[in-house]
Amino acid sequence: MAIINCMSAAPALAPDPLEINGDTPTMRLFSLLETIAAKDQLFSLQGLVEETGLPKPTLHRMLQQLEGAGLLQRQGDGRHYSTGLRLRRLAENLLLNNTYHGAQHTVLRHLVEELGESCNITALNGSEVMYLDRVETAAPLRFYLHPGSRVPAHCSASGKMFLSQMSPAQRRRLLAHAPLTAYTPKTLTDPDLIEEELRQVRRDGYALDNEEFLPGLLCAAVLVPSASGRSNLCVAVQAPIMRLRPEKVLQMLPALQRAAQALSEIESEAPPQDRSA
Amino acid sequence: MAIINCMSAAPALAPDPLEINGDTPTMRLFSLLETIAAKDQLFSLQGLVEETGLPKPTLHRMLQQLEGAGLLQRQGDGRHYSTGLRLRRLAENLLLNNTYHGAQHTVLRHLVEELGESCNITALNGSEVMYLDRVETAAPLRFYLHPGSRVPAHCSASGKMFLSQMSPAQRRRLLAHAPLTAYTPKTLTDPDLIEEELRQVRRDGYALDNEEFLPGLLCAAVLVPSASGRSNLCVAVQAPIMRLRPEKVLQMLPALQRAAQALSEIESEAPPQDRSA
DNA sequence: AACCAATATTTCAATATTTCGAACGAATTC
DNA sequence: GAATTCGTTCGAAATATTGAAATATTGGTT
Repeated sequence: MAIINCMSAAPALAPDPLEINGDTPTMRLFSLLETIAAKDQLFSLQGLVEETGLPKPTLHRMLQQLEGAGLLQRQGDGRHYSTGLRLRRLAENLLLNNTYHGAQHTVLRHLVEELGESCNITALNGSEVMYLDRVETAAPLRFYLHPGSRVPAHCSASGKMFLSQMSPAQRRRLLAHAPLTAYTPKTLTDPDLIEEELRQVRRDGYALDNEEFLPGLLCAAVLVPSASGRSNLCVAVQAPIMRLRPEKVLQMLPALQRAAQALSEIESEAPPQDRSA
Repeated sequence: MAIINCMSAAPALAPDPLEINGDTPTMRLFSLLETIAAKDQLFSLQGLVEETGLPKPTLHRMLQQLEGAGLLQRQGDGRHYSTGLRLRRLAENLLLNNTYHGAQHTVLRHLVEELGESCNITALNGSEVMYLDRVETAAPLRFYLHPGSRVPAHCSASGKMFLSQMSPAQRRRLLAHAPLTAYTPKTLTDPDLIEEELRQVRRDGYALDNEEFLPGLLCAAVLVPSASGRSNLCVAVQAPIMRLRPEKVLQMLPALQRAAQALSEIESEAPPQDRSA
């Protein structure tokens, strides 16, 4: 079972076995587009064959499809491709309309500036907590957990926040799906102890993860308030325990709450689509 | 003087017959992404069903696939989606890597030659302005800002251009929660003053940054016109104020506009369509 | 002009995926 | 608590993808 399930592939390995992953043809094509987007030069069919290891006819068909759709453009010589108008439009539009995440990120950045430690925005995804966005501290010693990572709910601060506001039935259902692995000696794995902890969390309005997932990592989370009562967004601060003692993290709570409030406002300002008929 | 006044209001409510075209499943998915990229709001399955006319199970599967791949993110309430990290990364990479070679860079180089000062191409990314490409002046005194770096929107010439063409709601989302830091004594931090400035920018078709971000740095930007009305590309010139007085920068506007026009033409230079069924 | 090597393209049958009507579930509203 | 709305699952038919092998094109060399 995966401990940290990172969905964004780390390019890292330059050599050759560049993976075009994806379980569906469509996702394979997207992977290809990502490979292409990472290039700052023109590319040819043969070049991609060598880089990706895909069979040439397959790649040929993919490129043909992309070109036909205007996503890629063939250069004058007929052998080299570059990104097409349509793809660039998509990218431009996407970033231009991304005001929602832009605002979110701003709040997060501001929070990190204020606290001096890495912070992230999390959401519950299935039975795991997913990092939606993250801003790193400037301090040299830090945990590197990038956006897209997932961590178990029962031993993360955000996870506890989410669990604490659920009905007992929901909570049971969710915890039943996830084995209560003991990642460190401090991980709570006894359902009764977890229940007790959650009661406390509910009372206090914040949750801690005191080295329960990664040794040396302390983390505090609060919910982003939501109009509907139940929220599925958290803001959290996390830092090495050598720098952030549990006492000190309590002093950060007001700032966290303020950020949560700001995020909540952003949320409610991005009305979920017009209810037209 | 040529005034480029790109001021298109929100795309209104698309009645219904929005087409998700494409001859292959992949292209249908891609069309869907384009629909999504054009939104600045969260969206739901049902909303997309109404907007696109696709059968609900089909759309459900598509969204599921995209979410699973990290291209979309589900919001806390579980019913709304937004763009995912992976998609935003793709867009960012695409724009960053695209300009560095080829015709756009050439235009930029010519512009620098003509003006004698450093110029760059920028795009809005989230709440910040991102430098896509840059050509330095030969003069020894210069600011070093390399491609990929980011600057705040509210105190940069390009940022003002982008803000000026947004709907009030979008603009508020970006500015309301931003710290509006005063980087220099000249930085505008009062929302009302910024609004006033943006009105002026909209009227004039260009924006200035007169030492609002870095002391001693003067900068002017114009939009690269786009067929869609709203553009996510700017060309800007920047120089030390000792060399470039505000009066002199006005004389550079025609050249900037010409460059913007040239970039626009490159941008829309569509490949010969080979349509065959 | 003929040759060669490198690259691009087509073919096609096996395999895998997509499609969407219909039915079911979950949550919310009245 | 019935009605409504939206999300989700099922599954058989329709459709698309895959990649080895074969063929075509290109550019360079003798």
